[in-house]
Amino acid sequence: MELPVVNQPVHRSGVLLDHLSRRIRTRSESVLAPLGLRPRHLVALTVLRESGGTTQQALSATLEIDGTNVVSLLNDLEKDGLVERRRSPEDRRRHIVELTQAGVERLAKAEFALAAVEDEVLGSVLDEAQRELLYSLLKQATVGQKVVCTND
Amino acid sequence: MELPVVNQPVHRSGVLLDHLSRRIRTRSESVLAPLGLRPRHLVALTVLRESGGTTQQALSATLEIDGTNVVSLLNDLEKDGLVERRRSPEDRRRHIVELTQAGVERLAKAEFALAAVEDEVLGSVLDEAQRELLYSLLKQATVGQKVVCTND
DNA sequence: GCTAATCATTGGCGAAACACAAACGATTTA
DNA sequence: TAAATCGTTTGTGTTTCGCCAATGATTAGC
Repeated sequence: MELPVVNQPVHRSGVLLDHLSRRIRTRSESVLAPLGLRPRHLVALTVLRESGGTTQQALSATLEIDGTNVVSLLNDLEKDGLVERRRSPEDRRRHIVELTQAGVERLAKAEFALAAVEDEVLGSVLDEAQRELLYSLLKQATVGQKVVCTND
Repeated sequence: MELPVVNQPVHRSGVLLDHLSRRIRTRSESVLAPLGLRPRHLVALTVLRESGGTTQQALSATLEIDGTNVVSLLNDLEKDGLVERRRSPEDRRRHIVELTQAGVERLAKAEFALAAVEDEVLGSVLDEAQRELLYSLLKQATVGQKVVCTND
């Protein structure tokens, strides 16, 4: 109503974010289980699709997951043939992780299944425009993250 | 740009939601630890403040957490004097859980601490208006949830 | 060439989330 | 008074996950 004078957001989203994402995540687990995936895998697959191939180290930084856990995560995915580890030609210590064709397809299949979950949770409380808006905000919030390039 | 003709959101937020909330949650844990709280506690305290007192059963439904786990959650909070369990005058088998004054204060203190976390994660990628917008969307998405009243 | 640093990997530890089963205690009903 | 109901409590077990240490392979510095 009145012009806000504050230059700081009054409301904090952290708790709501936690609550809402948990509601979606628990439902997602049920839906993803038949596909042999867990929510965590989905995030990794999504990042890999968008990046088009990164080192595990970069993946660890992006996901903010400990390197050792990234290994087991990728082991799961590679065991199913969804990702592929290649040695980097530049530095043969590194692995370059990439989605396989099967990975692309499985991801698409998972997203299709997850759409139903999201419709169930958000469908009755947000209209399409709001959901698109939410997506764009989240996208901006996650993509815009400062990836601290290792400058030594 | 063009008018969208679809009546279904093209983009799904689930994965982004998962990713972002995780980034905030891990940082929150560090910040909340000195206060003797975990993210889970914060969600419960927030719900209790807004509802102004509910039964554990209702809390269980809202948080979508198993009733038995709500107990231990409340035990933690009550041990610190943050919440209070009263017998319901209507049905003396029930407990009505309410925030204490100490609970209100601790929650405020926690929110203050969490604000710094949220600023760190969102501050550089979303402006104030966008953060408020995100909040309102999340608020609507969580508050609007269907609370299935037990009608037998 | 030799030593140190880097990257991926493995295994183990501990904390936490969570679901489930069973018991308990107070209260209501027959 | 006995039985049934309801919320709560206790306890157990599984799974997830972050962290630490050690190993092997590779690269970089001296």
